Amino acid sequence: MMRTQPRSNGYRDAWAGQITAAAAGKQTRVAGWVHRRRDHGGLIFIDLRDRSGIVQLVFHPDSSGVAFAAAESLRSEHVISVAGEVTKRDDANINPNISTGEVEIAVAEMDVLASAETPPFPLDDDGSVDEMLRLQHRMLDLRREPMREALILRHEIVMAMREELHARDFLEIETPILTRSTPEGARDFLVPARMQPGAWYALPQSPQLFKQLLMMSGFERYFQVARCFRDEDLRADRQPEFTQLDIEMSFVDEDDVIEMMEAVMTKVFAVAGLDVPPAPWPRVGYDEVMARYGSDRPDRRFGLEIVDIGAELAGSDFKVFESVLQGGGVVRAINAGAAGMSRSDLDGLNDVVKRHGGKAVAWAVVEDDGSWRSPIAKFLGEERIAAASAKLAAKPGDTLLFVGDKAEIAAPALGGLRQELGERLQLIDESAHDLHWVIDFPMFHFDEAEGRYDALHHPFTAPSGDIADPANLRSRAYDLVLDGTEIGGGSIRIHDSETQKAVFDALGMSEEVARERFGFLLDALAYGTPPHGGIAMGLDRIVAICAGKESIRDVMAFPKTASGSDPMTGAPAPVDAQQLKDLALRSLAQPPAQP
RNA sequence: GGGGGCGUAGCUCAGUUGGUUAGAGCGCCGGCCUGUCACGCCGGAGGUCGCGGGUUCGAGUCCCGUCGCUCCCGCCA
Repeated sequence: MMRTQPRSNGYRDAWAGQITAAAAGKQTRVAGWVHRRRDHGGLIFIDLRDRSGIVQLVFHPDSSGVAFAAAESLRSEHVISVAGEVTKRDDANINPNISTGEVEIAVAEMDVLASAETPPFPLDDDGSVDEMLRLQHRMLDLRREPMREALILRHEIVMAMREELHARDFLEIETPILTRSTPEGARDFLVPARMQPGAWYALPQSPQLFKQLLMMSGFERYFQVARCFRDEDLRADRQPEFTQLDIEMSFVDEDDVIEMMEAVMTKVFAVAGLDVPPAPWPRVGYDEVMARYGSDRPDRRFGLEIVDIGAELAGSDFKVFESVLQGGGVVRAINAGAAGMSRSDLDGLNDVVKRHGGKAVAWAVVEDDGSWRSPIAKFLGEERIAAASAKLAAKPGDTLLFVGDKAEIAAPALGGLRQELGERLQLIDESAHDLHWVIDFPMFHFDEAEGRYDALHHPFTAPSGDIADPANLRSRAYDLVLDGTEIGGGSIRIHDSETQKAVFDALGMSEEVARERFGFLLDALAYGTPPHGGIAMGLDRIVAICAGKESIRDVMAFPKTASGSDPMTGAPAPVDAQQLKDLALRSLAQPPAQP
């Protein structure tokens, strides 16, 4: 949506997409790209495209003069500026598919500002094109309507965020891109320090420590549309550099941050036209989402909830479940309803469960008499089957799926199965949206391989409970989940040095190491730190969902491929030997061949 | 690091059991066309079947390797 007209100059005085019947009879000048041409021999139509949209140009042999002859050689993507009279179309010629369909411009003069080679893929068609090719010619891909619309939407969303935060007295403050590496968390991108050979900067994984320091500095309310960097493998919703709306507030508790974020996101969804439930959004405990949905970011647009049937099946002759239960594990199930799955479909679900860390899935189909047709039915006995059926609200024809394992394995295995079934059985209403907060996260999880605790969120999150009991400690963290995607998360932070030291200690970090890595933070905590907390929202993911895109690449102007390269610029690329020498570096790897 | 899918004309794709000169639609080029809007009609050009090797009388098709894209698991505090 264009709010103003361009300043009148030699190229144009109006946006192509905003010429309406009100301008009929007036002279105008527009400029842009040749979107399509329809050459009738004695009459030539050109669809002229600029950022605002499309308007039809008509070249008549009698009234267009030399422009008519020039129009015959126009081709796709030539850049032109034309002047002429806006004319109302006859009723029979109105095109209802475009905003300017009631008018056209009868061209009197034309300047061809640039010619263009035939593009490597069609720009006047939204059809799918190989993504490598699109990224190679991203400047052309961005001319296509879906990308143009997505980037305009992205801008509108960022503006909505900025406006609401500005209205709430937040200050936008920039934090460094060249900063210090911290070994926890994701792998850092490193930048060699020329002036201190052997020392390295790291690109920030998030402005986490800086925004806390800004609270310690007394700014009270901070935000930043911040670029973040993580050197990890990519996904449809993960890029090595991405943007988050980073926020921090002083003198607040969880309710304050959540209320603020709900207000901001309500504005965002309104601007994006996403029909979400009104705030406040439900807050669901971590234990509950893990038990019911097997995920800490469940898609609750469909049911298929996970049900614990350990008590109902206990004591059976089915050794797999029985030994799991004896060992303190769980047996949980999903009622997939009238799934209508074949034997091979059912067996194929094993792969789904295995992919999510489980061992196997057992199945049963409920018969008309309530009995189960299932490989394990004979081990369970009628009473247990009846009890489990009742707990699962099973009806004849329903398919039931079971996983028995340790709770921390069964939950994600069934969670993965639930998501797969939801998609496969087409239970997800794509026009509906689910928003909820996940709260009451465990503070730590025990890393079996390392033999120590890890922070589930990050080590600056304020704990809730007794820090001497790390296994049961909760954190004051909250994640916002939209349609099964974590779109943001944050926490109330630790604001006293004793608690911070205790958390570092629980993580197995010695005082010396803590001092070396986070001395500035511990110092700041000692000089009067207000209670504070904040949140970071994944802008790319939010825009992707609002734009209906599967991948965040489709809402970023210049994203990278799954192998982290940019086919347009050729990054990453080898550098001159002299550049390495300046940095006191030597490469151990052969530079990759450049295409 | 692991698993799945894909790679054939500029683009999107088809190509059967290994068998004649590898096809279609769109685009492109030329011609015709004064109311189209995915304009229409006629004609034409256009191929390192990702790359390398192997099996075979013969490979787009089978095998091995490799590169790239993509989805997922691990990873992403």
